Amino acid sequence: MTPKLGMGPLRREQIVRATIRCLARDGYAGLTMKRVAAEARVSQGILHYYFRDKAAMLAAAALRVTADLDRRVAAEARGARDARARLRAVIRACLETAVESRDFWTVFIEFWGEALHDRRLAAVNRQAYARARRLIGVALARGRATGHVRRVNPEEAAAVVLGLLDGLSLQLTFDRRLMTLSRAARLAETVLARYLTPGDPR
Amino acid sequence: MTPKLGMGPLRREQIVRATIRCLARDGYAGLTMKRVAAEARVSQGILHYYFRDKAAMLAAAALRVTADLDRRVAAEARGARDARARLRAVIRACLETAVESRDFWTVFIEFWGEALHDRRLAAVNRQAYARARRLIGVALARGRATGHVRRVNPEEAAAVVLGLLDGLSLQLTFDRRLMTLSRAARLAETVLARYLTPGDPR
DNA sequence: ACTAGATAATTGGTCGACCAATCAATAATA
DNA sequence: TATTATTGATTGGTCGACCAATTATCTAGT
Repeated sequence: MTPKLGMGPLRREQIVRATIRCLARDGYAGLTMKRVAAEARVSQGILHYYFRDKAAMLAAAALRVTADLDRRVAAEARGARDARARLRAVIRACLETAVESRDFWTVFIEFWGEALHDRRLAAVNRQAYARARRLIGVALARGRATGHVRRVNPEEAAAVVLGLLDGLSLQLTFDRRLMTLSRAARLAETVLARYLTPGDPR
Repeated sequence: MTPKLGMGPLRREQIVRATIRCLARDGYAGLTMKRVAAEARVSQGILHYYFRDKAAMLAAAALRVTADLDRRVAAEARGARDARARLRAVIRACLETAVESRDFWTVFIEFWGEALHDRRLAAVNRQAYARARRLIGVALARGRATGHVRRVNPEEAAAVVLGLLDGLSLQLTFDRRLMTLSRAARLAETVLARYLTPGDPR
């Protein structure tokens, strides 16, 4: 290829994107430097020029995916005016990502598996969850301020939102016939509205 | 070792258990026939005597884990008398498993990653989810019959229960400081009670 | 009871394929 | 010319699968 100065960050990004595609296609067990190099249309050697080793590449891929999801969720939530609309935006952004760009969610799942056995990856994972909890927590706090959300521990409520979205996204990823985007979104909205709306239904 | 006739099923089980332990310890990427053989205290060759290939071993491990979880959930749910108690029993059984025998949930996560790229494993996964949905659906249907559960689509409600339990179990697996068993159980019970109890909280 | 196959269970080693990482050499830019 | 970027070949090692040989157990005939 034609090396150009200042290409560093671009090449790196190119390799990370290729890693994500390979990971989605073949899984971590089938992820090889050769395949990533072929997918990125570069030589094998250069992968180790930009990344110390394979695990570093996986971590970069995970960081990129979580950052993209964050950006997408934040962008959709920005347009919403009240707490309920904001929550709905978060729900739709997460679930849409799980359906439309299946790669993302596939990478997440592969990544979880490795994060259980690699400290670096585990740290990345914890950070991603913490950021998501914070993002959701802010939305909930605003809702509580305007009286649309009942008095709940924001941290716990964020964990509930996150957990439900994770679980539904898994179902969306594994069996798209049984679980559709519209159904998942409707369910999530109903469950969370009932959980968060003031008043005791019992 | 000393081969004995009728040892077949025992050896097989022994290998499956060793596979589960190895999977929990090293992940699928680090799962090798050599390690499983060492863990099971048998020779490498015999693994291929009982299983066609590595994927078959993984599938057997996944089947064993799901069956164990099923049995455990069913056992705890049997003691409950009304719908609410039954739901609570299911919640506790699932979440306790996620905490106590971490191996189980680890195997699930590793398994998901591979199931995304292997048809056989994907089929096993679908079956497991279908069985879980059915089990939960039955509990919900009984609750509806006695008027303790509002009118909801049982299939959808089961998906919600399953999704929430999956999501909370993930959090329990990844960060036991932030999410504890008692907190997860309390959250799940609150959310699901509000979702399923008759009456409109809005 | 004893033994001679037949069968089931198990071993240890072999083999080709493939992998991650390294490196000397080279090309492009500053 | 010095630095950065990139290549392609090499290397040492490991992996999954396969297989010939061996041992244990069962069965039937005597």
